[in-house]
Amino acid sequence: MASCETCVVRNRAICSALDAQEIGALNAIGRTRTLSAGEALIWEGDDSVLVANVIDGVLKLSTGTEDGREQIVGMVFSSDFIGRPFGATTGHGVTALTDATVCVFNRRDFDAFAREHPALEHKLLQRTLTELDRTRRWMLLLGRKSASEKVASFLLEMCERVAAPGCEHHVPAGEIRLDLPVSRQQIADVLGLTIETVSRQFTRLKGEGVIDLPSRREVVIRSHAALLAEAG
Amino acid sequence: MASCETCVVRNRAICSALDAQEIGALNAIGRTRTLSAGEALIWEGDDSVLVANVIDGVLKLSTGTEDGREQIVGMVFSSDFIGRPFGATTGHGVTALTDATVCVFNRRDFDAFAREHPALEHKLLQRTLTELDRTRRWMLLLGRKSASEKVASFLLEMCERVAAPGCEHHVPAGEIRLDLPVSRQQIADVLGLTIETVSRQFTRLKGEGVIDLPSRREVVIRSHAALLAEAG
DNA sequence: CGACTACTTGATGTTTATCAAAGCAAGTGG
DNA sequence: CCACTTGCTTTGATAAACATCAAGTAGTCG
Repeated sequence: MASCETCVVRNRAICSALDAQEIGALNAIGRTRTLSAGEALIWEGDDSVLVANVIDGVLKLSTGTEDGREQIVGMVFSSDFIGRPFGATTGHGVTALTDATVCVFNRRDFDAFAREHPALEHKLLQRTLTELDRTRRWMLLLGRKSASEKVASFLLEMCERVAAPGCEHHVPAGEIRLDLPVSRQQIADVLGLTIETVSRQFTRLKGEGVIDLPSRREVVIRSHAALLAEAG
Repeated sequence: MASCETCVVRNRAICSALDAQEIGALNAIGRTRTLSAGEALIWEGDDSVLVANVIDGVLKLSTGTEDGREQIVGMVFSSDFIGRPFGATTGHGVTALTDATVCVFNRRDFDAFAREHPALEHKLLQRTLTELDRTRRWMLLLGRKSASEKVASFLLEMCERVAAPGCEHHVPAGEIRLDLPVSRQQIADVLGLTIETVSRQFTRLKGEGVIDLPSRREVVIRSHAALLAEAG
């Protein structure tokens, strides 16, 4: 079993608030778990029994209506936190988009640990506030943007979070190659569109030379500026 | 100037985490401020210079695109917290929907105070987590629901937050009378619709006997069940 | 009373969803 | 190695939902 001392996200995850001894204590209540692409970690409406840190991979947070419509409400990446501490139920499901490794904790154990370590709670608060800001910005996209603006915004978001994770506002010059962690259907579920509309927007952008599509899961951004202009 | 000891939201706001002495210290760095309906407290993109507790009234959180489209990303009520602690900028504007009274703090003062009072940070974390859950549920509405589902969901949300604040899951029997704190345009901005579509849905629901509209800002819910069925 | 604002209603247009079919890459078994 | 299946994606035709444009109506406030 892996230990915190050697953890690759040790310095970026909320654990960075802790010293060596505290990390040891946290290590004692957590365990790593691997997930295959498509595998669920938490189901929507479940009792909140576990929380986790993402060590590697990408996962989606999603809710749906009874008749099967789905909305992806968030994507979590390496070093992000998952789950609902201090609460009874989880409002959304958590499913691996790629093969993933996570560090899971029993929620009650984690709650107790967090309450004894204000520095950890502070980190968690900062993260939650940032996530709330991001989520609210996404509401503008869902409520007010057109299909073309949505797709352009999505690609820009992927640039930041997949291609250049960490360094928030650095935009690499020239072409940017992305490996999408999501299918067309999942992109549609993020943007509140249908798969057909997403596909048509991709083909149009390719036709206009803004992007290239070497394969289904790859995108090359040929003109970051054009995407920015189109994102609204 | 009002003091915390006599504050009406004293036991529901995040201040409830503090004892009498701490309340005194917090009182020293805050001041009350009144806002008229329509008046802005924070502008989108502003440096995060202040945070606040809502004492009375309703305020909206909103973002917009450059070409003037607006999306309301949240509504805050009595005892709710406003602003972005521990961060440089505010991602959305805050504007009073009704006349309102808020208890404002310089953000840096508040940050420093919060860091010294883990119980306060804990309350704030709980609130932020709850708000994130609510916001994510709203994304399902924005991305996947039809106009009729959106309007029905909106009315149900108003039931919970205006008519029966606090007692989460109690649904009063019989008819429920609501005073909407928002105009038709603002409802449209919450739901990602146009004012005309909202108006048509209201008229239809009235025609079907599900609601009654005694005046522009009043709604009577005649059939809570029908709304639930329509909300999706 | 008259101007103003907010809302409603109607006619028309655009966008995006839906339905249907075909294309394409990757894998499977013969 | 090739035919065949399978799952995802693209493309096309059509329909529905909602937006837009344009009056018209009803409260509200001086």
